[in-house]
Amino acid sequence: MSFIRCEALACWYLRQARDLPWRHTADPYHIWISEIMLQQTQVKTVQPRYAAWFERFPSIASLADAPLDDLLKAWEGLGYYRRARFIHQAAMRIENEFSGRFPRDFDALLSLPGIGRSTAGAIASFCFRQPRPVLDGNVKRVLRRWHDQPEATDKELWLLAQQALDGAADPALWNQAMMELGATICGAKSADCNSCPVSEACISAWQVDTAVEKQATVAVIDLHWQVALHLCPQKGIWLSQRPQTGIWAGLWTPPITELNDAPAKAPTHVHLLTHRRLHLYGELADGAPSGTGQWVDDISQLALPTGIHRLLEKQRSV
DNA sequence: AAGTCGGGGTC
DNA sequence: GACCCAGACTT
Repeated sequence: MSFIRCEALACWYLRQARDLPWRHTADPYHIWISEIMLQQTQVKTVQPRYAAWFERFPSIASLADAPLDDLLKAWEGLGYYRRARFIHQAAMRIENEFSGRFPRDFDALLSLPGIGRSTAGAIASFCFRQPRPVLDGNVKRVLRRWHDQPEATDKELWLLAQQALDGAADPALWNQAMMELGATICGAKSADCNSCPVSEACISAWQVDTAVEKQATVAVIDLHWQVALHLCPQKGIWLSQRPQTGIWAGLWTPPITELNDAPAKAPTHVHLLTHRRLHLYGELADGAPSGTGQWVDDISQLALPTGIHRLLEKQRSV
């Protein structure tokens, strides 16, 4: 049965997979960056940023040599900025420990910051044709439905993923096809079983609509941040760097003071994160700014979080 | 096993 | 609004 599934799925993939830029290469540097960008980030969001990245950083060496701020700037708007920090650290390790050549060994891949088991599986299979599975949100959903195990744990899913891969002739093609199936046919909110190439082998087929998807409800916590706007016609705006941990780690913002209670006035801008609701109160500040920071004439040169960009837009329009 | 970490697409 | 997305890392 496994063989039949492989043939049908591979055939379907080759016939009508989406044409995505990172599917035209097996170069580890390109695959690596695409996989990091795609972590918890939709294909449509990554697509326009993929080519731009390599124009700015044509090689791993150019990453290792660049200041972290340059990587953060290139990452602006992608979110999860820790990923850019990990890329920088990994690039330096590849240069220093692996003589600038991307490691092929699976455990060596796993040892690089930002590369977990699934991303390592993607690189190992796409670049080096090793039989390592990918287990992202798409593949997890497909496997849960395929085996009708909506409550399967990660450990169980990794086992199912490896078993399925072991029956495939081409690990890279199999991994791509599984993700493609989850992204286009076997969606989280919609399952088009009529179009599915492997519905006959799927235990959940035709009843996915009634299957209850377990979804963890995330508590959203309100935060109230006062944003001090020191504006100077000559010198620009005063920015300081966020701490290296926490929200917007390492990014540049006007000085932020966390308020214990919601002020009486309405926030200038409300910025939503996955589990935080940031109420931002722009406050025009007089006098010399205190603390460490710098006057910035052109904010397009530094990495600012999206929420701060929005705040400044609104503040200017007032 | 649960919590932390962004931002945008999509319905 | 709510939910989800080619997850990794820390505790």
